[in-house]
Amino acid sequence: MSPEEFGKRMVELMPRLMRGIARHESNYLSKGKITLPQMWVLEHLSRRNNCPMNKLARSFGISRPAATGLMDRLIAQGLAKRADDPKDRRIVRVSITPKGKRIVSNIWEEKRRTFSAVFGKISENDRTAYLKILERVVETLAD
Amino acid sequence: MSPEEFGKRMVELMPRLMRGIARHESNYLSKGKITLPQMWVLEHLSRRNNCPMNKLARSFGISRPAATGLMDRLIAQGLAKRADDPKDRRIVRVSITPKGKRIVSNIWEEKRRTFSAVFGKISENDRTAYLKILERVVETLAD
DNA sequence: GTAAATAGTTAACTATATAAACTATAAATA
DNA sequence: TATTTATAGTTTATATAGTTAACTATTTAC
Repeated sequence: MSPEEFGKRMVELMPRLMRGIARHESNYLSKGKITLPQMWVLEHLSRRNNCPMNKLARSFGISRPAATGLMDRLIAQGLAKRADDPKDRRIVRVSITPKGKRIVSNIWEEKRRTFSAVFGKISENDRTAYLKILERVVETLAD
Repeated sequence: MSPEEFGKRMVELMPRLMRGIARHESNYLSKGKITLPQMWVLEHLSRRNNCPMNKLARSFGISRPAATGLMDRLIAQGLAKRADDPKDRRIVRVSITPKGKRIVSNIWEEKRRTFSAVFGKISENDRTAYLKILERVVETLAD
């Protein structure tokens, strides 16, 4: 199948897959505990801690004021904290708290369960083949 | 591979794929012409026209006031319009305009190009296999 | 024929985003 | 060294998108 034909059929398929996945949506999101952008930031901080605000904003492609507001709300919930950089006093570094880490690991667990459920209905061979191909695709993308 | 192991590896893979896809993001979104929710609603209306507000809100899992606001902004841009239902005068039906249709078809074309580009770097066999498996997954999901 | 349910909107609030203006600090340069 | 320029972060003002609660106008049910 040509890349063009493939693109055409993927555009039809993706919305249906997304809706299927959304039905297993995280309790943390659906119960209004935290929002999607807050979840993304927490996941980011759980991997790259002590992150300058500027870098955080660029990682998510948002403006610095937007990052300030997001962090304000995470900090108000006790999920993250600010710290001064002693080397460069302009910089504010943000990191995740233990409470934030607990939420991230719960959300990851829920996501794993979602993929297990959605892809659990096809054969083991199909799952393995699917993942192998997706890994090849991701490898062609610069990280 | 077990569904559990599969879930675990998908959770690691998806953010990288998403970032790769985001780099090809639509001009209509990145240039600030319309927003993501507006795009979703326009796509919906291009398939199911003359849609009651209530049904629209339920389709997207948002409240009715949120749907009212979304439609207000689409109508202000000339991309959609309201109409009374003569059978039931409580109902307001919304539909897409020719201008809205043009935007939707441009966005679809951009999405097709994105998938062509991202999956164009793997082999034709892999593309065909990938799509076949994804179709099996989607079939297990109620629409 | 009145009570209850449904459809849509408005109002008040929160979260997320933007751009512009501001403060503080560091780096570059005359 | 003194001054200009660049960088980091915040504040302010504005727009979009979502919520719940309260309201109007219909339709349906009893």
